[in-house]
Amino acid sequence: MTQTMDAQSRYDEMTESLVGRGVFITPKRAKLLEILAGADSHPSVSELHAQVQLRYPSTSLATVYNTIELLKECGQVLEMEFSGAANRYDGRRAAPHTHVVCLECERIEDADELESDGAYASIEERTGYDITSHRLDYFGACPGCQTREPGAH
Amino acid sequence: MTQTMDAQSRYDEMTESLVGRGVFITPKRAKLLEILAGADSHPSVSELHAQVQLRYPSTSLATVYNTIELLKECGQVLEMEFSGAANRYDGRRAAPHTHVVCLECERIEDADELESDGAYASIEERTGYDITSHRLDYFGACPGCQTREPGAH
DNA sequence: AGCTTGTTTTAGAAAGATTCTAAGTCGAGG
DNA sequence: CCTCGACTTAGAATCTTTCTAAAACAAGCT
Repeated sequence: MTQTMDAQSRYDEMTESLVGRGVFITPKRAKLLEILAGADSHPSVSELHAQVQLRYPSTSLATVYNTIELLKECGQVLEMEFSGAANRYDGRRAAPHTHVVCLECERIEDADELESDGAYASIEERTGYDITSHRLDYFGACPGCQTREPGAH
Repeated sequence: MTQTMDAQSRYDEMTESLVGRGVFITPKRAKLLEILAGADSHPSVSELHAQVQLRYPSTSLATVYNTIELLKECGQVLEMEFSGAANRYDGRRAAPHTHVVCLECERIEDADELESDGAYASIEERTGYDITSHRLDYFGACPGCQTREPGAH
């Protein structure tokens, strides 16, 4: 069973999850959820902000950060951290999964992988940590960038 | 064969690698390499800076960043990025490997793992990317933090 | 000794992303 | 028409990292 579902189902799931916490789904938030549920590009906050502004030009950055924070608390969005660049978000599959990250153009794509199911248990046993999440990214050059000059964005 | 080696060997390796690039090993840089080669705590830049300053009080942050940049170019240090917090560095094992990260106290420890050797090839075949690196972290609470109140650093 | 050259180092400014703050807006219900 | 609570906003503040221009330094040469 793949964890990828259609945009409508994801939108409904996100909405229910937020409403369940007593959060109101305002028009701006609805638009943001819609974008997150449908995007396969792992957008950054500023990309999301720009998208929402197409429909609601008065939207501030704080609203986007604020709503993403709520989604994170519900486990309804996956955040990928980068220190030099902006964080990237996956609203289609909120559970940790494998990505490939292009170091040239910053494209991020899914790369479904083995994810040996017993990994958490085996690491918990060995380290004593209580594991709640993981991050597994592969870095390199995407097909497009392999044929361009390095450094030429 | 484990890739962990004693501090002296790592120090020598780092030094040779830098000298091979025509870089001078100044006293401040030597001290930094010594700290990196011996630390098992995955220090941040500001921790490294503080350590170097114990011996050379006039050392600036820029020198630490600058030397770490050189080490990264030589593949002699592993950088772990975090958007909210400072980056963390592993000078003992510069090749990607598995860590456990405590979300409470930010402790980072090695967690040697399976790392199916054919993973790069299999992902390259499926995605068309040219994979040069990866990141695999598990997040959770370390033993010490599991017995303390959440949020109580 | 005194130059010369190139690298290293420094303090501070600048850049970016994220978080915080205080005030303003909005809408449902009474 | 009011009230209350949640939401939104602009801007300030914070933090890490990068950049910049000038000063310091070391080694080799005359």
